Amino acid sequence: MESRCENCIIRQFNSLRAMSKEELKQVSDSKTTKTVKKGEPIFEEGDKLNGVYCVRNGISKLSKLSANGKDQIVKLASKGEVLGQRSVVSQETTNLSAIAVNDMEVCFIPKESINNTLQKNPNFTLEVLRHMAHDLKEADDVIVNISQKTVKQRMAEAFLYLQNNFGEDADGFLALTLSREDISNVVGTATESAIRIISEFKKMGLIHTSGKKIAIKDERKLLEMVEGF
Amino acid sequence: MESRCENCIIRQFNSLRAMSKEELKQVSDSKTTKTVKKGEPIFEEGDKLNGVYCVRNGISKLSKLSANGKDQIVKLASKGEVLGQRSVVSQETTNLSAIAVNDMEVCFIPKESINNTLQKNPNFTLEVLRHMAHDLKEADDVIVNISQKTVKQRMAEAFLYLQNNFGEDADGFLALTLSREDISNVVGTATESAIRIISEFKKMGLIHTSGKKIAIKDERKLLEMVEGF
DNA sequence: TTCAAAACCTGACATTTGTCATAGTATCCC
DNA sequence: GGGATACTATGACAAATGTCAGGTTTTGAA
Repeated sequence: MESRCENCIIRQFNSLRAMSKEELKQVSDSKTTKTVKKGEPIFEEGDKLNGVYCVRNGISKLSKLSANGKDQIVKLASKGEVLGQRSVVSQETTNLSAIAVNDMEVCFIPKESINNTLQKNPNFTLEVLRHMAHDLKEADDVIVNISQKTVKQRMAEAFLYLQNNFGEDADGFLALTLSREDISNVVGTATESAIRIISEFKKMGLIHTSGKKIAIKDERKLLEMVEGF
Repeated sequence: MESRCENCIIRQFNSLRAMSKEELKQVSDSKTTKTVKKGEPIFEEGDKLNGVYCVRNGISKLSKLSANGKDQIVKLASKGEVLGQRSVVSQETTNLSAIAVNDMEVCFIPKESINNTLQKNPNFTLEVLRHMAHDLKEADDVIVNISQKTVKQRMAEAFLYLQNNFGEDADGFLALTLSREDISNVVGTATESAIRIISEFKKMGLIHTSGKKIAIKDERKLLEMVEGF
């Protein structure tokens, strides 16, 4: 189960690819691998992180608790993504919780290895910077979406997002199955509203469902809905 | 009016302080200063930026146009902030427009100077990274606020934000005077709703106004309102 | 397998928020 | 200084969304 970072395919997807052989070796020697069961936290809002987590398998939701007790899911992270980077870089406690949506396998990399490389290898730092720039752009998009689109439009968008980013299973259902509550927390609405809109989309023939699994039937109409008819 | 970056106080507030003497000299030699009148754009959504803009004076709103034709203001930038960093770093077109809220003076720094330093000076890169990490955290907070708080709560929060970040003038009015429309675009609501809530806050004795100027009368109650009573 | 807990779903209703219409007020430019 | 233009303000109404309450179904653990 333990393996060397140097040989890890996952690395190709994230900033770690900019590390030198020696740096990778050091990371590999200091990393630990652990499994996280569905529903369990990798870390929680307010934690002081001693390193970052590289996702090898499974999906994690990054969320933030609001005053009224509801979670807002800010991002869904899958294979290859590095969690906790922001916190380690800025040396602050995390502003987000990371909770496993399904069973996960993650590598913990102590912050010393990261900070060391950040100070010495400009290519690595630049790579991390580019990733963060990308995340920031996405966050801006989310802000505009939430504030300017209706719940119905955001629901449609969420389904398309899930399809584009996590694909479909053999039967055409979205490969990532979220609870209705999680869906509502991605979209930023009440669970009941999310459920109601799912029903409505079914009646309109845009999607169909089987248990909590959802399949997209009419992608074009969903797209039109996102744009506002 | 033109002056050397090496002597510029503004620099102390942003990532440029991590530059070496030689790098600063190069920046200073290649930079140009320009004034931007109230309401004019520094750059617009979709532009390909050839450099970054360092704010010397005035305030700029960073906004994004939504499908329904309304702007969402994502950030207000003042003296010392560097605009366009994200875009230059990720080598993509900007996702935001920067428009002057009042008369401004900005320095344009060609991207070559920046990229050059990014590749050679890890301290500078790390400094930029830290700034971006901070912006990302703020963006996450905005997402949660917009999706979980009522318009009234967000309005209260906006006034407190304006007070904390831009201060008050001699008469106790918020130093940064925004139009009602700009306020509604910060909060993410209809202009009419923003105006209505301003009227309501006045009746409740939380604020008072004079023309478009707004003064906070009862900070504590505003804070309670943000938290949800 | 069974039973309790959790998740899903729907209806009824209240509240919030947006939209449209219209009028007053400030501001800018000639 | 005056008129066009943009901004502020308010009412009336419709639409969107949240809340509460009650059911049904699914899930998971004993």
